[in-house]
Amino acid sequence: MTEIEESIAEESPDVAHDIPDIVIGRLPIYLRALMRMVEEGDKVTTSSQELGDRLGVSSAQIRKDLSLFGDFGKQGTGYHINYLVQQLQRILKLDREWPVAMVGAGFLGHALANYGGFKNRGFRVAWIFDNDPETVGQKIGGIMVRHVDGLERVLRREKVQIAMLAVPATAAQELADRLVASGVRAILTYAPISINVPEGVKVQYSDPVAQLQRMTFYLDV
Amino acid sequence: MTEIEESIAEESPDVAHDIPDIVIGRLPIYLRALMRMVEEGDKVTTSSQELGDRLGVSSAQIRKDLSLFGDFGKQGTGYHINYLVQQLQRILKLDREWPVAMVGAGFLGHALANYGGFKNRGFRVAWIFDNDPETVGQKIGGIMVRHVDGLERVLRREKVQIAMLAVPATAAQELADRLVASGVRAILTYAPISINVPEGVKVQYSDPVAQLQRMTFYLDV
DNA sequence: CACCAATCGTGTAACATTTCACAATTGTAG
DNA sequence: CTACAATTGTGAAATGTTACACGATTGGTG
Repeated sequence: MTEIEESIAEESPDVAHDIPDIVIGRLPIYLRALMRMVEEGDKVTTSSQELGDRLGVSSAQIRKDLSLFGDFGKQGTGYHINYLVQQLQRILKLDREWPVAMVGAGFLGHALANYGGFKNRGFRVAWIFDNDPETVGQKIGGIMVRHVDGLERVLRREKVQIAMLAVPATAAQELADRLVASGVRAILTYAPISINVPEGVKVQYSDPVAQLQRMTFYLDV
Repeated sequence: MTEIEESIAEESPDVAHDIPDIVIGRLPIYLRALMRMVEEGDKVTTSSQELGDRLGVSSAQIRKDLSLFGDFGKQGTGYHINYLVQQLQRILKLDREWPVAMVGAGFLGHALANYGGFKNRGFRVAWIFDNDPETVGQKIGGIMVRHVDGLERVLRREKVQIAMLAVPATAAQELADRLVASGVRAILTYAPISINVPEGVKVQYSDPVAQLQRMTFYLDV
Protein backbone atom coordinates (compact mmCIF):
# COMPACT_ATOMS: atom_id res chain seq x y z
CA MET A 1 0.00 0.00 0.00
CA THR A 2 1.50 2.04 -0.04
CA GLU A 3 3.84 3.38 -2.56
CA ILE A 4 7.20 2.49 -3.90
CA GLU A 5 10.47 4.31 -3.65
CA GLU A 6 11.54 4.70 -0.12
CA SER A 7 15.10 5.15 0.83
CA ILE A 8 16.89 2.42 2.63
CA ALA A 9 16.60 2.55 6.35
CA GLU A 10 19.47 3.46 8.58
CA GLU A 11 20.11 1.28 11.56
CA SER A 12 18.64 2.15 14.90
CA PRO A 13 20.56 1.54 18.10
CA ASP A 14 18.07 -1.03 19.27
CA VAL A 15 16.95 -3.94 17.08
CA ALA A 16 16.46 -2.21 13.77
CA HIS A 17 18.96 -4.27 11.86
CA ASP A 18 16.95 -7.14 10.46
CA ILE A 19 13.40 -5.97 10.91
CA PRO A 20 11.61 -5.95 7.56
CA ASP A 21 10.14 -2.57 6.70
CA ILE A 22 6.85 -4.24 5.88
CA VAL A 23 6.59 -5.26 9.53
CA ILE A 24 7.32 -1.72 10.67
CA GLY A 25 4.50 -0.59 8.44
CA ARG A 26 2.03 -2.80 10.28
CA LEU A 27 2.97 -1.71 13.79
CA PRO A 28 1.15 1.64 13.59
CA ILE A 29 -1.96 -0.26 12.52
CA TYR A 30 -1.69 -2.58 15.50
CA LEU A 31 -1.09 0.40 17.75
CA ARG A 32 -4.09 2.24 16.37
CA ALA A 33 -6.38 -0.71 17.07
CA LEU A 34 -4.92 -1.22 20.54
CA MET A 35 -5.40 2.42 21.46
CA ARG A 36 -8.97 2.10 20.33
CA MET A 37 -9.35 -0.86 22.69
CA VAL A 38 -7.95 1.28 25.48
CA GLU A 39 -10.59 3.90 24.74
CA GLU A 40 -13.34 1.32 24.69
CA GLY A 41 -12.06 0.31 28.10
CA ASP A 42 -13.98 -2.94 28.35
CA LYS A 43 -10.99 -5.27 28.39
CA VAL A 44 -7.56 -5.50 29.93
CA THR A 45 -6.12 -8.10 27.58
CA THR A 46 -6.57 -9.09 23.97
CA SER A 47 -5.36 -11.92 21.78
CA SER A 48 -3.64 -12.08 18.42
CA GLN A 49 -6.84 -13.67 17.19
CA GLU A 50 -9.07 -10.82 18.28
CA LEU A 51 -6.68 -8.16 17.03
CA GLY A 52 -6.29 -9.94 13.72
CA ASP A 53 -10.03 -10.25 13.25
CA ARG A 54 -10.43 -6.52 13.74
CA LEU A 55 -7.69 -5.70 11.28
CA GLY A 56 -8.19 -8.40 8.69
CA VAL A 57 -4.77 -9.88 9.39
CA SER A 58 -3.94 -13.43 10.45
CA SER A 59 -3.23 -14.05 14.11
CA ALA A 60 0.02 -15.80 13.17
CA GLN A 61 1.24 -12.70 11.41
CA ILE A 62 0.60 -10.55 14.43
CA ARG A 63 2.39 -12.98 16.73
CA LYS A 64 5.33 -13.29 14.38
CA ASP A 65 5.61 -9.53 13.91
CA LEU A 66 5.57 -8.82 17.62
CA SER A 67 7.98 -11.65 18.39
CA LEU A 68 10.65 -9.81 16.40
CA PHE A 69 10.81 -7.26 19.18
CA GLY A 70 10.30 -9.33 22.30
CA ASP A 71 7.95 -11.64 24.15
CA PHE A 72 5.05 -9.38 24.96
CA GLY A 73 2.31 -11.94 25.38
CA LYS A 74 1.44 -14.68 27.79
CA GLN A 75 0.26 -18.12 26.77
CA GLY A 76 -3.32 -18.79 27.63
CA THR A 77 -4.21 -15.15 28.20
CA GLY A 78 -2.82 -13.15 25.33
CA TYR A 79 -1.49 -9.58 25.43
CA HIS A 80 -2.00 -6.98 28.11
CA ILE A 81 -3.36 -4.09 26.08
CA ASN A 82 -1.79 -1.20 27.97
CA TYR A 83 1.56 -2.91 28.14
CA LEU A 84 1.57 -3.69 24.43
CA VAL A 85 0.62 -0.10 23.61
CA GLN A 86 3.58 1.07 25.67
CA GLN A 87 5.95 -1.35 23.98
CA LEU A 88 4.82 -0.38 20.49
CA GLN A 89 5.16 3.30 21.35
CA ARG A 90 8.69 2.64 22.57
CA ILE A 91 9.62 0.61 19.47
CA LEU A 92 8.24 3.25 17.11
CA LYS A 93 9.83 6.03 19.21
CA LEU A 94 6.43 7.50 19.95
CA ASP A 95 7.10 7.80 23.65
CA ARG A 96 7.74 11.50 23.00
CA GLU A 97 6.18 14.27 20.91
CA TRP A 98 7.83 14.95 17.54
CA PRO A 99 7.61 18.48 16.21
CA VAL A 100 6.61 18.44 12.55
CA ALA A 101 7.00 21.11 9.89
CA MET A 102 4.24 21.63 7.37
CA VAL A 103 5.41 23.01 4.05
CA GLY A 104 2.62 24.45 1.96
CA ALA A 105 -0.48 26.06 3.42
CA GLY A 106 -2.88 25.69 0.54
CA PHE A 107 -6.18 23.90 0.98
CA LEU A 108 -4.59 20.62 1.93
CA GLY A 109 -1.76 21.94 4.12
CA HIS A 110 -4.29 24.13 5.85
CA ALA A 111 -6.62 21.23 6.52
CA LEU A 112 -3.83 18.99 7.79
CA ALA A 113 -2.37 21.67 10.04
CA ASN A 114 -5.79 22.02 11.60
CA TYR A 115 -6.27 18.28 11.95
CA GLY A 116 -6.66 17.34 15.59
CA GLY A 117 -5.59 13.75 15.11
CA PHE A 118 -1.87 14.25 15.71
CA LYS A 119 -2.41 14.77 19.41
CA ASN A 120 -1.63 11.77 21.61
CA ARG A 121 -0.22 9.92 18.66
CA GLY A 122 3.28 11.33 18.84
CA PHE A 123 3.23 14.47 16.72
CA ARG A 124 2.58 18.20 16.83
CA VAL A 125 2.56 20.54 13.87
CA ALA A 126 5.00 23.13 15.14
CA TRP A 127 5.87 25.16 12.03
CA ILE A 128 4.03 26.07 8.86
CA PHE A 129 5.69 27.52 5.78
CA ASP A 130 4.25 29.00 2.62
CA ASN A 131 5.38 31.30 -0.17
CA ASP A 132 2.16 33.22 -0.62
CA PRO A 133 2.41 36.74 0.89
CA GLU A 134 -1.33 36.62 1.62
CA THR A 135 -0.95 33.49 3.71
CA VAL A 136 2.31 34.30 5.47
CA GLY A 137 1.59 35.93 8.80
CA GLN A 138 -1.81 34.31 9.23
CA LYS A 139 -2.40 31.82 12.00
CA ILE A 140 -3.54 28.26 11.35
CA GLY A 141 -4.45 26.14 14.35
CA GLY A 142 -2.62 28.64 16.52
CA ILE A 143 0.58 28.46 14.45
CA MET A 144 1.91 31.48 12.58
CA VAL A 145 2.60 30.80 8.90
CA ARG A 146 6.18 31.74 8.06
CA HIS A 147 7.66 32.53 4.70
CA VAL A 148 9.33 29.53 3.13
CA ASP A 149 12.51 31.57 2.66
CA GLY A 150 13.28 31.08 6.33
CA LEU A 151 12.78 27.33 6.17
CA GLU A 152 16.43 26.28 6.37
CA ARG A 153 17.26 28.54 9.27
CA VAL A 154 14.31 27.47 11.40
CA LEU A 155 14.53 23.74 10.72
CA ARG A 156 18.26 23.66 11.38
CA ARG A 157 17.99 25.65 14.57
CA GLU A 158 15.09 23.59 15.90
CA LYS A 159 16.56 20.29 14.70
CA VAL A 160 13.31 19.32 12.99
CA GLN A 161 13.49 15.80 11.59
CA ILE A 162 9.99 15.37 10.18
CA ALA A 163 8.15 17.37 7.56
CA MET A 164 4.92 17.15 5.61
CA LEU A 165 4.99 18.46 2.07
CA ALA A 166 1.76 19.79 0.59
CA VAL A 167 2.90 21.83 -2.39
CA PRO A 168 2.32 21.57 -6.15
CA ALA A 169 4.16 18.81 -7.99
CA THR A 170 6.38 21.33 -9.72
CA ALA A 171 7.78 22.60 -6.42
CA ALA A 172 8.02 19.30 -4.58
CA GLN A 173 11.49 18.10 -5.54
CA GLU A 174 13.13 21.44 -4.88
CA LEU A 175 11.50 21.75 -1.49
CA ALA A 176 12.33 18.16 -0.62
CA ASP A 177 15.97 18.95 -1.39
CA ARG A 178 15.81 21.99 0.89
CA LEU A 179 14.20 19.97 3.65
CA VAL A 180 16.88 17.32 3.44
CA ALA A 181 19.58 19.98 3.38
CA SER A 182 18.04 21.40 6.56
CA GLY A 183 18.33 18.14 8.42
CA VAL A 184 14.91 16.61 7.80
CA ARG A 185 15.02 12.81 7.69
CA ALA A 186 11.37 11.88 7.19
CA ILE A 187 9.02 13.40 4.64
CA LEU A 188 5.32 12.72 4.17
CA THR A 189 4.48 14.15 0.78
CA TYR A 190 1.12 14.85 -0.79
CA ALA A 191 2.52 16.01 -4.12
CA PRO A 192 1.63 13.67 -6.98
CA ILE A 193 5.22 13.02 -7.97
CA SER A 194 8.03 10.69 -6.94
CA ILE A 195 10.79 12.54 -5.21
CA ASN A 196 14.42 11.53 -4.93
CA VAL A 197 16.21 11.76 -1.63
CA PRO A 198 19.60 10.55 -0.41
CA GLU A 199 20.01 7.33 1.56
CA GLY A 200 18.98 7.63 5.15
CA VAL A 201 15.98 9.83 4.38
CA LYS A 202 12.55 8.22 4.49
CA VAL A 203 9.67 9.26 2.26
CA GLN A 204 6.03 8.32 2.51
CA TYR A 205 3.62 9.15 -0.27
CA SER A 206 0.00 10.14 -0.07
CA ASP A 207 -1.46 10.72 -3.51
CA PRO A 208 -5.23 10.29 -3.36
CA VAL A 209 -5.47 9.84 -7.10
CA ALA A 210 -2.86 7.08 -7.19
CA GLN A 211 -4.76 5.33 -4.41
CA LEU A 212 -8.02 5.56 -6.33
CA GLN A 213 -6.31 4.37 -9.51
CA ARG A 214 -5.10 1.32 -7.69
CA MET A 215 -8.69 0.29 -7.03
CA THR A 216 -10.35 0.93 -10.40
CA PHE A 217 -8.48 -2.04 -11.83
CA TYR A 218 -10.76 -4.27 -9.80
CA LEU A 219 -14.02 -2.50 -10.64
CA ASP A 220 -16.47 -3.71 -13.23
CA VAL A 221 -17.20 -1.22 -15.93
CA MET B 1 2.48 -22.97 -15.25
CA THR B 2 1.56 -25.69 -17.71
CA GLU B 3 1.10 -25.04 -21.39
CA ILE B 4 -2.61 -25.52 -21.10
CA GLU B 5 -2.96 -23.01 -18.31
CA GLU B 6 -0.79 -20.61 -20.24
CA SER B 7 -2.95 -20.65 -23.33
CA ILE B 8 -6.07 -20.25 -21.26
CA ALA B 9 -4.58 -17.25 -19.53
CA GLU B 10 -3.64 -15.73 -22.86
CA GLU B 11 -7.07 -16.13 -24.33
CA SER B 12 -8.94 -15.14 -21.22
CA PRO B 13 -10.41 -11.64 -21.45
CA ASP B 14 -10.08 -11.26 -17.71
CA VAL B 15 -6.41 -11.34 -16.86
CA ALA B 16 -7.09 -9.77 -13.47
CA HIS B 17 -6.82 -12.80 -11.29
CA ASP B 18 -3.22 -13.73 -12.01
CA ILE B 19 -1.86 -10.24 -11.41
CA PRO B 20 -0.38 -9.63 -7.96
CA ASP B 21 -1.94 -6.66 -6.22
CA ILE B 22 1.49 -5.31 -5.48
CA VAL B 23 2.05 -4.91 -9.21
CA ILE B 24 -1.28 -3.13 -9.61
CA GLY B 25 -0.12 -0.76 -6.90
CA ARG B 26 2.92 0.22 -8.94
CA LEU B 27 1.10 0.91 -12.19
CA PRO B 28 -0.32 4.27 -11.07
CA ILE B 29 3.21 5.31 -10.12
CA TYR B 30 4.50 4.37 -13.54
CA LEU B 31 1.59 6.17 -15.13
CA ARG B 32 2.20 9.29 -13.08
CA ALA B 33 5.83 9.46 -14.18
CA LEU B 34 4.93 8.77 -17.80
CA MET B 35 2.31 11.51 -17.85
CA ARG B 36 4.91 13.83 -16.46
CA MET B 37 7.18 12.88 -19.37
CA VAL B 38 4.35 13.67 -21.74
CA GLU B 39 4.05 17.10 -20.15
CA GLU B 40 7.77 17.69 -20.39
CA GLY B 41 7.38 16.85 -24.06
CA ASP B 42 11.07 16.43 -24.83
CA LYS B 43 10.98 12.75 -25.70
CA VAL B 44 8.83 10.32 -27.61
CA THR B 45 10.21 7.14 -26.06
CA THR B 46 11.63 6.09 -22.72
CA SER B 47 13.29 2.98 -21.35
CA SER B 48 12.71 0.81 -18.33
CA GLN B 49 16.08 2.08 -17.14
CA GLU B 50 15.15 5.76 -17.33
CA LEU B 51 11.75 5.22 -15.77
CA GLY B 52 13.26 3.11 -13.01
CA ASP B 53 15.90 5.72 -12.23
CA ARG B 54 13.21 8.35 -11.81
CA LEU B 55 11.15 6.17 -9.52
CA GLY B 56 13.86 4.38 -7.58
CA VAL B 57 12.77 1.01 -8.96
CA SER B 58 14.87 -1.51 -10.87
CA SER B 59 14.46 -1.60 -14.62
CA ALA B 60 13.88 -5.35 -14.43
CA GLN B 61 10.93 -4.84 -12.16
CA ILE B 62 9.32 -2.41 -14.55
CA ARG B 63 9.82 -4.73 -17.49
CA LYS B 64 8.47 -7.69 -15.58
CA ASP B 65 5.46 -5.76 -14.31
CA LEU B 66 4.53 -4.50 -17.75
CA SER B 67 5.12 -7.87 -19.37
CA LEU B 68 2.26 -9.28 -17.31
CA PHE B 69 -0.12 -7.29 -19.45
CA GLY B 70 1.45 -7.46 -22.89
CA ASP B 71 4.49 -6.61 -24.97
CA PHE B 72 4.46 -2.84 -24.95
CA GLY B 73 8.13 -2.15 -25.67
CA LYS B 74 10.51 -2.59 -28.53
CA GLN B 75 14.03 -3.96 -28.18
CA GLY B 76 16.68 -1.39 -28.77
CA THR B 77 14.38 1.59 -28.44
CA GLY B 78 12.27 1.10 -25.34
CA TYR B 79 8.68 2.18 -24.79
CA HIS B 80 6.69 4.72 -26.74
CA ILE B 81 5.54 7.06 -23.98
CA ASN B 82 2.12 7.98 -25.33
CA TYR B 83 1.33 4.41 -26.23
CA LEU B 84 2.33 3.13 -22.80
CA VAL B 85 0.24 5.82 -21.11
CA GLN B 86 -2.74 4.69 -23.16
CA GLN B 87 -2.16 1.06 -22.31
CA LEU B 88 -1.82 1.73 -18.58
CA GLN B 89 -4.96 3.85 -18.63
CA ARG B 90 -6.78 1.01 -20.33
CA ILE B 91 -5.47 -1.59 -17.88
CA LEU B 92 -6.39 0.52 -14.88
CA LYS B 93 -9.76 1.41 -16.47
CA LEU B 94 -8.85 5.07 -16.50
CA ASP B 95 -9.91 5.56 -20.10
CA ARG B 96 -13.08 7.12 -18.71
CA GLU B 97 -14.01 9.51 -15.90
CA TRP B 98 -15.22 7.91 -12.67
CA PRO B 99 -17.65 9.89 -10.58
CA VAL B 100 -16.61 9.85 -6.93
CA ALA B 101 -18.64 10.56 -3.81
CA MET B 102 -17.04 12.45 -0.96
CA VAL B 103 -18.49 11.63 2.44
CA GLY B 104 -17.63 14.20 5.09
CA ALA B 105 -17.09 17.86 4.36
CA GLY B 106 -14.99 18.85 7.32
CA PHE B 107 -11.59 20.45 6.85
CA LEU B 108 -10.16 17.47 5.02
CA GLY B 109 -13.17 16.56 2.90
CA HIS B 110 -13.48 20.21 1.98
CA ALA B 111 -9.84 20.41 0.94
CA LEU B 112 -9.99 17.21 -1.08
CA ALA B 113 -13.22 18.17 -2.84
CA ASN B 114 -11.51 21.37 -3.91
CA TYR B 115 -8.36 19.57 -5.03
CA GLY B 116 -7.78 20.11 -8.72
CA GLY B 117 -5.62 17.04 -9.14
CA PHE B 118 -8.40 14.60 -10.00
CA LYS B 119 -8.87 16.13 -13.42
CA ASN B 120 -7.27 14.22 -16.30
CA ARG B 121 -6.42 11.38 -14.01
CA GLY B 122 -9.71 9.56 -14.26
CA PHE B 123 -11.87 11.01 -11.48
CA ARG B 124 -14.36 13.75 -10.71
CA VAL B 125 -15.83 14.53 -7.31
CA ALA B 126 -19.49 14.45 -8.23
CA TRP B 127 -21.28 14.32 -4.86
CA ILE B 128 -20.50 15.58 -1.40
CA PHE B 129 -22.34 14.49 1.74
CA ASP B 130 -22.24 15.78 5.29
CA ASN B 131 -24.43 15.66 8.35
CA ASP B 132 -23.85 19.21 9.58
CA PRO B 133 -26.87 21.45 8.87
CA GLU B 134 -24.51 24.41 8.56
CA THR B 135 -22.56 22.72 5.78
CA VAL B 136 -25.42 21.07 3.89
CA GLY B 137 -26.58 23.35 1.10
CA GLN B 138 -23.24 25.08 0.69
CA LYS B 139 -21.25 24.68 -2.49
CA ILE B 140 -17.71 23.28 -2.53
CA GLY B 141 -15.83 23.39 -5.80
CA GLY B 142 -19.14 23.93 -7.56
CA ILE B 143 -20.79 20.91 -5.92
CA MET B 144 -23.74 21.25 -3.59
CA VAL B 145 -23.26 19.51 -0.25
CA ARG B 146 -26.15 17.13 0.41
CA HIS B 147 -27.32 15.70 3.68
CA VAL B 148 -25.89 12.28 4.35
CA ASP B 149 -29.40 10.94 4.94
CA GLY B 150 -29.88 10.87 1.19
CA LEU B 151 -26.66 8.98 0.56
CA GLU B 152 -28.17 5.61 -0.24
CA ARG B 153 -30.73 6.94 -2.64
CA VAL B 154 -28.28 9.04 -4.64
CA LEU B 155 -25.48 6.49 -4.83
CA ARG B 156 -27.83 3.72 -5.88
CA ARG B 157 -29.53 5.82 -8.49
CA GLU B 158 -26.27 7.11 -9.93
CA LYS B 159 -24.51 3.75 -9.67
CA VAL B 160 -21.53 5.30 -7.89
CA GLN B 161 -18.78 2.74 -7.32
CA ILE B 162 -16.11 4.90 -5.67
CA ALA B 163 -16.21 6.94 -2.48
CA MET B 164 -13.82 8.88 -0.30
CA LEU B 165 -14.51 8.82 3.41
CA ALA B 166 -13.35 11.79 5.48
CA VAL B 167 -15.32 11.47 8.69
CA PRO B 168 -14.36 10.94 12.35
CA ALA B 169 -13.19 7.46 13.33
CA THR B 170 -16.35 6.88 15.33
CA ALA B 171 -18.55 7.28 12.26
CA ALA B 172 -16.33 5.53 9.71
CA GLN B 173 -17.49 1.92 10.03
CA GLU B 174 -21.17 2.78 9.95
CA LEU B 175 -20.75 4.97 6.89
CA ALA B 176 -18.59 2.38 5.18
CA ASP B 177 -21.40 -0.12 5.71
CA ARG B 178 -23.87 2.30 4.19
CA LEU B 179 -21.61 2.95 1.24
CA VAL B 180 -21.22 -0.75 0.56
CA ALA B 181 -24.96 -1.26 0.92
CA SER B 182 -25.42 1.47 -1.67
CA GLY B 183 -23.28 -0.29 -4.25
CA VAL B 184 -19.89 1.32 -3.60
CA ARG B 185 -17.02 -1.06 -4.35
CA ALA B 186 -13.96 1.10 -3.68
CA ILE B 187 -13.38 3.27 -0.63
CA LEU B 188 -10.51 5.61 0.07
CA THR B 189 -10.71 6.38 3.77
CA TYR B 190 -8.99 9.06 5.80
CA ALA B 191 -10.40 7.94 9.12
CA PRO B 192 -7.75 6.59 11.51
CA ILE B 193 -9.38 3.21 11.94
CA SER B 194 -9.45 -0.11 10.12
CA ILE B 195 -12.79 -0.78 8.54
CA ASN B 196 -14.29 -4.12 7.68
CA VAL B 197 -15.95 -4.64 4.33
CA PRO B 198 -17.26 -7.72 2.53
CA GLU B 199 -15.20 -9.50 -0.11
CA GLY B 200 -15.18 -7.74 -3.42
CA VAL B 201 -14.94 -4.29 -1.87
CA LYS B 202 -11.56 -2.58 -1.98
CA VAL B 203 -10.34 -0.21 0.71
CA GLN B 204 -7.37 2.10 0.63
CA TYR B 205 -6.19 3.84 3.79
CA SER B 206 -4.72 7.26 4.20
CA ASP B 207 -3.89 8.01 7.81
CA PRO B 208 -1.22 10.70 7.97
CA VAL B 209 -0.33 9.80 11.53
CA ALA B 210 0.18 6.12 10.72
CA GLN B 211 2.43 7.15 7.86
CA LEU B 212 4.48 9.39 10.12
CA GLN B 213 4.66 6.66 12.75
CA ARG B 214 6.06 4.31 10.17
CA MET B 215 9.04 6.60 9.72
CA THR B 216 9.94 7.52 13.29
CA PHE B 217 11.22 4.00 13.84
CA TYR B 218 14.17 4.88 11.63
CA LEU B 219 14.91 8.27 13.18
CA ASP B 220 17.65 8.88 15.68
CA VAL B 221 16.48 10.36 18.90
C1' DC C 1 25.77 -4.52 -45.69
C1' DA C 2 28.04 -5.66 -41.29
C1' DC C 3 28.67 -4.38 -36.90
C1' DC C 4 27.46 -2.48 -32.49
C1' DA C 5 25.15 -0.39 -28.63
C1' DA C 6 20.70 -0.22 -26.59
C1' DT C 7 17.02 -2.45 -24.88
C1' DC C 8 13.20 -5.69 -24.27
C1' DG C 9 10.96 -10.02 -22.46
C1' DT C 10 11.65 -13.90 -19.69
C1' DG C 11 13.35 -18.40 -17.40
C1' DT C 12 15.60 -19.22 -13.35
C1' DA C 13 17.77 -18.34 -9.08
C1' DA C 14 17.77 -15.79 -4.95
C1' DC C 15 15.48 -13.70 -1.49
C1' DA C 16 11.40 -12.29 1.40
C1' DT C 17 7.06 -13.02 3.58
C1' DT C 18 3.26 -15.63 5.15
C1' DT C 19 1.11 -19.63 6.80
C1' DC C 20 1.06 -23.85 9.23
C1' DA C 21 1.14 -26.58 13.06
C1' DC C 22 2.57 -27.76 17.48
C1' DA C 23 5.07 -27.86 22.13
C1' DA C 24 4.85 -25.07 26.07
C1' DT C 25 2.49 -22.32 29.28
C1' DT C 26 -1.28 -20.19 31.62
C1' DG C 27 -5.57 -19.53 34.28
C1' DT C 28 -9.89 -21.57 35.50
C1' DA C 29 -13.39 -24.74 36.80
C1' DG C 30 -14.59 -28.67 39.15
C1' DC D 1 -4.96 -30.89 42.63
C1' DT D 2 -6.08 -32.16 38.00
C1' DA D 3 -7.96 -31.60 33.58
C1' DC D 4 -8.79 -28.56 30.05
C1' DA D 5 -9.41 -24.71 26.94
C1' DA D 6 -6.98 -20.70 25.42
C1' DT D 7 -3.17 -18.83 23.64
C1' DT D 8 1.71 -17.74 22.78
C1' DG D 9 6.26 -18.07 20.26
C1' DT D 10 8.56 -20.36 16.66
C1' DG D 11 10.81 -23.76 13.30
C1' DA D 12 9.71 -25.42 8.96
C1' DA D 13 7.04 -25.45 4.76
C1' DA D 14 4.67 -22.96 1.42
C1' DT D 15 4.02 -19.13 -1.16
C1' DG D 16 5.14 -14.70 -3.19
C1' DT D 17 8.38 -11.19 -5.04
C1' DT D 18 12.60 -9.39 -6.89
C1' DA D 19 16.97 -9.59 -9.17
C1' DC D 20 19.94 -11.65 -12.44
C1' DA D 21 21.51 -12.74 -16.79
C1' DC D 22 21.03 -13.62 -21.45
C1' DG D 23 19.05 -14.50 -26.18
C1' DA D 24 16.63 -11.78 -29.48
C1' DT D 25 15.65 -7.64 -31.82
C1' DT D 26 16.14 -2.96 -33.17
C1' DG D 27 18.05 1.25 -35.24
C1' DG D 28 22.10 3.69 -36.22
C1' DT D 29 26.85 4.20 -38.14
C1' DG D 30 30.63 3.53 -41.15
